[in-house]
Amino acid sequence: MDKKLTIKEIAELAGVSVAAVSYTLNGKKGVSEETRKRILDTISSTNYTPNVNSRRLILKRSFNILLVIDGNDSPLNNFFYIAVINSIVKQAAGKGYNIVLATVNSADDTTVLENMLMQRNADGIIFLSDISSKLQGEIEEIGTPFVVIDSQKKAPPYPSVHADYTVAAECAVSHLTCNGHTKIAMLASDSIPEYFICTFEGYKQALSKAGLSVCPEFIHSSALDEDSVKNCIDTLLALPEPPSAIFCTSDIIAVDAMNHLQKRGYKVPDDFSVCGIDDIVLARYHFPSLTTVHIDKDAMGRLAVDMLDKLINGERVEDIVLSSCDLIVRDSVRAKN
Amino acid sequence: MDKKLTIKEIAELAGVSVAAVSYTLNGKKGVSEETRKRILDTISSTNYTPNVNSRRLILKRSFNILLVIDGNDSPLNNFFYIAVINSIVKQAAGKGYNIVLATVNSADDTTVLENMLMQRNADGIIFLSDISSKLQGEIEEIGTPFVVIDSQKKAPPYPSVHADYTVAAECAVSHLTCNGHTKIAMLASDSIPEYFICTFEGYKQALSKAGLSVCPEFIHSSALDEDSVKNCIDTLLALPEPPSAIFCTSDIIAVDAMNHLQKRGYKVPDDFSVCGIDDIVLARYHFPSLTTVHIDKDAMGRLAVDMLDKLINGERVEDIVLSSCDLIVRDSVRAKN
DNA sequence: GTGAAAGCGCTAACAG
DNA sequence: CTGTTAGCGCTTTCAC
Repeated sequence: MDKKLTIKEIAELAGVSVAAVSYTLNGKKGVSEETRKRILDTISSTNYTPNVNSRRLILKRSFNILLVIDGNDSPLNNFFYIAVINSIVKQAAGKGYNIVLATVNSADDTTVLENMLMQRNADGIIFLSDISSKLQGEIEEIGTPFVVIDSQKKAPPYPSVHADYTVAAECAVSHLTCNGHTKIAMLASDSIPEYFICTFEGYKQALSKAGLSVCPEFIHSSALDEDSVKNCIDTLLALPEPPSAIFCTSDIIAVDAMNHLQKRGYKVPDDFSVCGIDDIVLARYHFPSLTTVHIDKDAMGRLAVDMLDKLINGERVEDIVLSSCDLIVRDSVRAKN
Repeated sequence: MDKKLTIKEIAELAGVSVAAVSYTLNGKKGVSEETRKRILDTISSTNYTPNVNSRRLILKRSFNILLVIDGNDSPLNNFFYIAVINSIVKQAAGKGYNIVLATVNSADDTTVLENMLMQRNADGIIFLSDISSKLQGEIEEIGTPFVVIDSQKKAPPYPSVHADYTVAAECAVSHLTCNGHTKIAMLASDSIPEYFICTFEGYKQALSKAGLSVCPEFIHSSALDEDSVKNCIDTLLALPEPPSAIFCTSDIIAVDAMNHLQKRGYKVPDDFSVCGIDDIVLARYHFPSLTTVHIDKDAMGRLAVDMLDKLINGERVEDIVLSSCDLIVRDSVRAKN
């Protein structure tokens, strides 16, 4: 490729001043229709594009959005992420932002972040999950706008777009009660207390609407990974009156649960119905495919970019809660006979 | 946060010239030990970091690597991608690069790319799959270095790091023959001819080593998605002498195959053994978990960044082929009795 | 409506 | 070894 053209050369070619070129480039007025046309012509005939780095310097803007992913997260959560990321990238491109990726490996690893921010390398940040108040403090001190996606808190202390997991839980459990199940276990993790609380709330509401009451031995809050899920299931199966359906607060838990049930020789949904939350791709590919509540990852990404863009431009924003009652019926739930 | 410091202010604070500061910042010699120390002190006491955008402008470098993902790709391939991406981001950070994301929606959608390149917004590009020769031509014309990860070609016409899928296929099929299987079907897609050819090669080699010959009706090259896999399986099952094992050229195909087999009432591995290639996370979470050949996505990402870095610095590089014979034994293969 | 000119913060000659 | 200075390519006053 030939040497890169500069605005100065374009100005010379068009026989005008650099200011005129800059103005038409940025759609500002102060240029006559005639010269504007001439400039536009030479721009398109030369394939000129302004040098971003130069603009970044003078405008004190990087046109970058930093996307922070927790590198320690379970690989399956990444499935949730990648759907969100796709949506973010698309929306950001439309608004003239680049998405630059950063993974943090522990909640305290803020060095990478700080470097990027100090260097003015990001106009704003999107976090794909809740952040510590320590980190929050540091970022606010630096003054870079940020938004948090998929917060698990009921009232996040920062701009966020997240799903209503109480509604999602109620939606899932109602599906179970509507299918005639009366003994419904709940498999959850209390590692994120807020998440446990709101999904439990939804669970209780659904039971109550169906005229059922909560049975304490059906509630498990230690379902974190394959092994712990296994323990929960074993405990449930050992009950004098085991449940006929299992509500899992995430698809990951649900998949682990189904696998262990099947390993122990039970059939899903014949012997046990299972329902999850999230609708990660895995839900569709598992055998049996998982009935679950869809969380709109596309909207999350899109709205987060919009929100951040507003923040960057100094506008006020309000938290967005995506109501989440979109049940995806697949093969893991069967009507209780 | 207080106003951002500039190199000039640091120089004043330290009582030296900007040049001295710049030199120590960039580790160049020409500064006495004494002044260097004084500069370092004031830098660390002020938390100064140089403005990247300024450096970008003068050095004509963006310190960005563009990571191009095919947005049309099957969601499950993303499983493959996300592992590679994690590795890329980590390695790039270590070398001072940002990873900026771009998704393209068709193989011909070069607009995003061109814009970024024209704007000097990327020092190099990493593609997560093969590119068209048209696109290759355009990028080469612009002169930006690039590397392709996970190319399916036997001799990619561009710098690349990819797995040896012939070896991987042989590894998978040998595992089947070692388990006593003699009637082994192959489920593949010829949508990427090169991939079909090399995996078929590995399949043939493994059979030949076991003293077996290829049975044409066992070879299916139209296994692209759920429906087509279903058709292949049905055809196989209708054979007078159906196979006892099925080698799938990707984990995705394998998962679809297992699901359909199970839907039709067969058991894996009791009735049919299934083996894949890739070792995507799904392989571990499926029921039954899938025996497959591990492809080292971590190495792919890491080596690709190293290679691109060399290219950016004007060094010569050679293609990297990761030998891929790391069998992960799980539950989908059983010895033929 | 148009053009000249002053920087944005940094690097790298160049002169001392 | 140290300081001065000319840009990198662009935006944006400020005169004309």
